[in-house]
Amino acid sequence: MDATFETEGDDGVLSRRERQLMDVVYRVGRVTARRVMSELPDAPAYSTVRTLLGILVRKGWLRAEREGKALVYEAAKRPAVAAKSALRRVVETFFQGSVVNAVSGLLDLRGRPLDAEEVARLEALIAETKKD
Amino acid sequence: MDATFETEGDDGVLSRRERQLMDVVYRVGRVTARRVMSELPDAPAYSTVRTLLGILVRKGWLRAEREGKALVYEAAKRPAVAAKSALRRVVETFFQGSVVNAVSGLLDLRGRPLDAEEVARLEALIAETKKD
DNA sequence: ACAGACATGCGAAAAATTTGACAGATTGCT
DNA sequence: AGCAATCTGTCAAATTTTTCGCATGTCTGT
Repeated sequence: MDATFETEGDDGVLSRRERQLMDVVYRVGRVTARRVMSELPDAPAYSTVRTLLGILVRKGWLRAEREGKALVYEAAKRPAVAAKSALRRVVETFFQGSVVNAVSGLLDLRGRPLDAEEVARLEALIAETKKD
Repeated sequence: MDATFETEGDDGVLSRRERQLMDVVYRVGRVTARRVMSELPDAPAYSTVRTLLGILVRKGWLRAEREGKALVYEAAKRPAVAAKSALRRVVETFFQGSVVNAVSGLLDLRGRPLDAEEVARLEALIAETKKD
């Protein structure tokens, strides 16, 4: 029915650097080349970052927009969609497709127990999926 | 104080194909080169897969073990650890580090509501983290 | 013991990624 | 307007990844 209009050659799988950049974009939101570079632990040259950003745009992962002197980039797909697909991959790969198992893994992630508010939110979420 | 004894040149970040192979290994468990190849949607030649597998071993991501005629590979790090780190990345990147938000995303993933048993398991998990 | 089927190890070509430099634009300031 | 600072675009070189063929080794069944 509804389909996310895939504009073009959208390589399903990104290269190492490309993924690294995309992660920054997803984490930070709107970014300039400069910002991306500063966010990278093992940043390459400024030129390089710009080239990569350009590639990502051409591949349809990013959208660029002029803002004053510089270009500002942001994810082309809504972050929620990207998040979903990232989660899906993790669930498939590590949890045999079981969402519940994945939740378990997620909860294990934190050292400390959940505080009251967090528990409440979780309960609410569960309740919601039930009546959905 | 305590540090995970990094044996050696363990490149923190894998290349595109390398990650693809590791995903198969994590998903399937113990694999032969043949099996990995059959599991890849866009599989390259058998030789290629073997080469990559070899590289992954040299980099410390896989452990190879002779079994009859063939070598059988499996993840060097316990899958649980790898799962944890994969989850952590997703949480950091897409959910601002909020585990609860991530759980929410996870639950959104499934079209249908949770069945009774799943709900029960989730409740149990929550209860557990509370008293932990 | 021999043939057939399938595995491994190695090495090097082919393809893709990553990098940096250079030549204009554009903006802000004096 | 003129100058300095900062950006973008493009392109070819350097480096890594990815690919596959070939020689050789190991089982299995006859």
